[in-house]
Amino acid sequence: MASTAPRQRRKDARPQELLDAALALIVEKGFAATRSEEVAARAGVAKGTLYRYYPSKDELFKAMVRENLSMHIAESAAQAAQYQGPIAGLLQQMMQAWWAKVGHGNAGVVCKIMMIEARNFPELAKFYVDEVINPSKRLIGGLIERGIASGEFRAVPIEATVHLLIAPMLHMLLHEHSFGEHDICHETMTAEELLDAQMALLLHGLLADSSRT
Amino acid sequence: MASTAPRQRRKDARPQELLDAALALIVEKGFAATRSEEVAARAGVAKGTLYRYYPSKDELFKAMVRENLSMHIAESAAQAAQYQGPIAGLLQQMMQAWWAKVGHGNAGVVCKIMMIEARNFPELAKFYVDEVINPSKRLIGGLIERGIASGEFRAVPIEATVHLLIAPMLHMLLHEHSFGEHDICHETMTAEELLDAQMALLLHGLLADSSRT
Amino acid sequence: MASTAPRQRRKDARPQELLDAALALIVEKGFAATRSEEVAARAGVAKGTLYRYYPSKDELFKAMVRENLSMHIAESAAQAAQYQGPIAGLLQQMMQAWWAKVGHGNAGVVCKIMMIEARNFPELAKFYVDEVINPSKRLIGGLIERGIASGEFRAVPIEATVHLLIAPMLHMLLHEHSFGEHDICHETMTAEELLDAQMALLLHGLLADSSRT
Amino acid sequence: MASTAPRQRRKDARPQELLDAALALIVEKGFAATRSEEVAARAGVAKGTLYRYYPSKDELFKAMVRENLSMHIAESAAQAAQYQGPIAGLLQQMMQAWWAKVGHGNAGVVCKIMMIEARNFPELAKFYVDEVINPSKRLIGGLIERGIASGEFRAVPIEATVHLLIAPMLHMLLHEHSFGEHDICHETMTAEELLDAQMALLLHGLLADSSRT
DNA sequence: AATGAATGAGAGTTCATTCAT
DNA sequence: CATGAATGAACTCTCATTCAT
Repeated sequence: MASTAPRQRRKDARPQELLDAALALIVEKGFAATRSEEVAARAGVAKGTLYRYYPSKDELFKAMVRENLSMHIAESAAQAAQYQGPIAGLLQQMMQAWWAKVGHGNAGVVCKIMMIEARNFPELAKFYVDEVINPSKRLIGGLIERGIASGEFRAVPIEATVHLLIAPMLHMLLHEHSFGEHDICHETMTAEELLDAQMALLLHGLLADSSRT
Repeated sequence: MASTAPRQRRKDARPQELLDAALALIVEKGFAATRSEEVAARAGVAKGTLYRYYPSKDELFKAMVRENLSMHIAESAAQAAQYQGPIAGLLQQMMQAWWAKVGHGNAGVVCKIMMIEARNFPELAKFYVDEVINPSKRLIGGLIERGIASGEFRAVPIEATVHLLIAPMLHMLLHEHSFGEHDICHETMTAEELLDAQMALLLHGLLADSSRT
Repeated sequence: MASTAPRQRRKDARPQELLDAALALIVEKGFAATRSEEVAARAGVAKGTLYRYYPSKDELFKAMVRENLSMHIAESAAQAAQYQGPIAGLLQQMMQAWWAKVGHGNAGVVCKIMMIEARNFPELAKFYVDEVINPSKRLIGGLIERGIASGEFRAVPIEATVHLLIAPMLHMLLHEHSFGEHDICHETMTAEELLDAQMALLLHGLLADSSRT
Repeated sequence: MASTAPRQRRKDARPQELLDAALALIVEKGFAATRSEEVAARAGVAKGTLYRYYPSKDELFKAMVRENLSMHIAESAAQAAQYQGPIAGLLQQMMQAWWAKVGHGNAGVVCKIMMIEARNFPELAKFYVDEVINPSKRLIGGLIERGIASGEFRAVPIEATVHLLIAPMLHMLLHEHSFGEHDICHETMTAEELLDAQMALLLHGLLADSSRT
């Protein structure tokens, strides 16, 4: 009968609130410059309470990364299976979907944080590479292989092409987070414009003349 | 006659030695996790000696970044003027030259460090954007404009295309530094292969069929 | 019911305990030679605890001075209003009361500390001058003026006479604190004897002969 | 023949130059806040040179105090013998002479420094008490005794009266050095005015009525 | 003898972590 | 459980002192 009391509900939500607070502050200032007490304060609890949920600052960080990535991975896996139709359009859909999900939100900034902290948290980096980077590459690489096999694409090198597809989006993400604020660097182009340009360029090439060597 | 004494000779080399030590350690572990004393030790001097040359850890960091970027800027400016011939080839040359210079060496890792520390050192970030990022973009953007004006290229959007050219190289740099070691992620592709694929893709597009929409 | 827990009780007393420890040590060795950790240790807490209450050694010092002076000022103001009767007796009462309160206790040593550290803490010195020195001078100066106006005293110069009244007491204070210990200088005279002699001398003069010029 | 060369003359003056530099800086900022290097710089030599003349900062300090006091002592002893005539006038002369010599100049500030540092340099304090304070007291005390013996003075307590004579001058010295600068406390009275008032007060007393008990 | 580069013990301050309440 | 007072290891920076030149 007794439905979960507010106190209980509050407690159940604690871990996620702490993780969110940690993410926000670590994105803002970096892992080292983020004080445990700040994280707790932002989550609305006292310093000591944090340690009832995570045994150390490092573990809090790892949990935060894992949690955010896990959600991302689960969603992505579900979506990846759905794509149908010609590969070129599929690629475009996927890129747009990726940006919509990652470009604005937690998963995106976690990518940046992983890049920054990879060397300080090797196990975490391995997890990230195994669970996020490599699966993504395999997914896109598989599409390109299908495109080549079907004759839709030229016989481009898989790995390099995957990299060329991924890098611009990721780089935009990092760049915006690093330089986008405080009047340092106003990027006038939107992500959508970049994506369109990328697809157009990939499909049609840069040259005006369409003759091939 | 009086040849420079060893003491003096060492003194002259100190700033650079300290800067190099700082760079190596900061790349390795990040700015916050790098202790002043470690920097000094790696440069072969005692803790206090560092402070004879740089008044604080922050100033040491800034000097290290500025010094490495300055060299890079000077060299790049000198090279940029020399390019001749058809734009497509020119672009390729430039990209290859950039990688040769930046891909392996200090300038490259400084790019990564700047990305990471931009929010903690806003003036430095501004300097980096003004002196490195924007000039680079202007250089490449100018080439593309020339290519379009001469009819060599299609009328692609400049900013996005510049981004698409730059991002893969930079991303590779960051990725290698973050995940390339400790068995985390063996990138099987070399930068040269990536560059070749990038140029081929840009010039010819991805599609097997050459008909244009 | 919930009586204040020991932890809480200690917390409430901490600031005063730290201030007392700081006073004792600074009197003993001077501000510069007193280490934060010593202050903490004398107050029975660890180094870090001090910084929960005062954000720096300087602020601890200022708080200590202000706190001790504030108490002194409040008490003095209350007493000053009470004096009644002939001025000569009044002066004597005041001097005796001042010594009883300041001569042995915190307020007195704070006078010494202020003298020593005035140049290193100008704002504090200004506070001390405004809140302690000048009010004291005004109080005594006012009494002397009243004595002159009523015909009780000769027309002596106010400022100089105030100084002549104050200086011996203060000097005794300083002297005792600086040289009174470690067998350096045994002052055989007590403050009470000094005060009596001072009043006798002031009232009757030094000369045996009573003829005036 | 070869009269002392400039180099030699320079070297002979070094100790005194270093002592003077030390005095000036220690008066300005206190012993602890005065860096050895500053002393050397002010004396026009390099840091290391200071250590060729004084083996440590402490020893430099002691030498500085001893040197300044020695000069003072020698001069004072010479002058003390010369006084002749009625004691009252003699006392006045001595006080004026003391102020003229000590009030402006090194000996005066050394008094302040000794007060401040007495507890950190006990041997030095002992030296100061034995060689400066006690002789001065004996000198003045002797005069007062002579005045009493000759019937010129009333039978005042010697020690207290000596203190009452000395304290106002010394206090003025200390006060000016501590609060006289930076708009903290403008003393409007000059030392001469104070001295005059002191002598008048001592000789004639404060009371308008000349009747004696 | 003079120099000033180098040293390293030591001081102030921070903050992750613990634990009495 | 939650709290936040207390802790002390760790870190930055200073400066008296040394010693190769």
